[in-house]
Amino acid sequence: MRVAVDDELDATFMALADPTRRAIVARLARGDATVNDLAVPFNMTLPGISKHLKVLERSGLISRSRHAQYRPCHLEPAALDAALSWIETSRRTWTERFDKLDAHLRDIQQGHIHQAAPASGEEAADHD
Amino acid sequence: MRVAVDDELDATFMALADPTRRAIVARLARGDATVNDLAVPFNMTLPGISKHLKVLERSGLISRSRHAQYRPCHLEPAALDAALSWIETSRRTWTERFDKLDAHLRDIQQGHIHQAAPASGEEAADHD
DNA sequence: GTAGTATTTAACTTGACAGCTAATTAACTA
DNA sequence: TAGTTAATTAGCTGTCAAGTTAAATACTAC
Repeated sequence: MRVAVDDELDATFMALADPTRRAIVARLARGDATVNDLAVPFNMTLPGISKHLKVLERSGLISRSRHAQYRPCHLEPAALDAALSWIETSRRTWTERFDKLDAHLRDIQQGHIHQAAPASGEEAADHD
Repeated sequence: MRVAVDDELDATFMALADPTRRAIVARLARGDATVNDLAVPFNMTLPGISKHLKVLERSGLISRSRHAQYRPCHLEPAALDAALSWIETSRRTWTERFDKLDAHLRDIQQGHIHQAAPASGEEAADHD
């Protein structure tokens, strides 16, 4: 058993942390491209781009094939999906937390409004 | 106007590239916590955690307030959303590309059946 | 074979980051 | 006042990533 999904997410997020690599990913989303194609928009040497591609490949964000002397890159959406899922999970947890709080507050207001109905101090103040 | 959105995404993805920091984010999605709270599950010194929190704060993923000597951390979903959006955009571009290709292939099949229909050719390709 | 194109590897510099320990600031408590 | 808890800063180290140039590899074409 490997060290789990963690390492893949590490590599994926790390790969996406560089603007050049994000631009490459965005470019590859539109279609496959060779290293030279990818290098054009960037003010960087070819070995530099090659290194970035290696990082992207290691993270699973792209894969590469071979056509003659070209090594075209193509995007692998699965890695993108994994990163997406991770963020969505935390995001949803956060939202649900507030949904629950809202429901709780509504409950208090509707259920106990005619009960004691303290004269004025009905606050949402929540604890710690 | 130099500091584009890029830098924020750099910082956000970089912050998410560390498993400890992702765990912290996941923990904070469930509710605010102090530094000591956050440190418990990790086999790491307090200054270590403090550094991670600084990285998260710089990226905008969390913010901090002050209660007496405590400095509780809160998740800031906006940074999470920005990262989410970026990935979704590339993901959607990728999907649309295949939707268009599929439509094109259907078109070809219906109009020109006599042509060879590529099995599952995923080429897009402007080379050769 | 030689030449040319596409891409990678090697070797190196620079700078940032993760982790530690020790010392320090900030706020509360007795 | 001193003492305690919460958290940070300072200083150090080892590691690793980003970029470079120069040389090597993998093909195509003559």
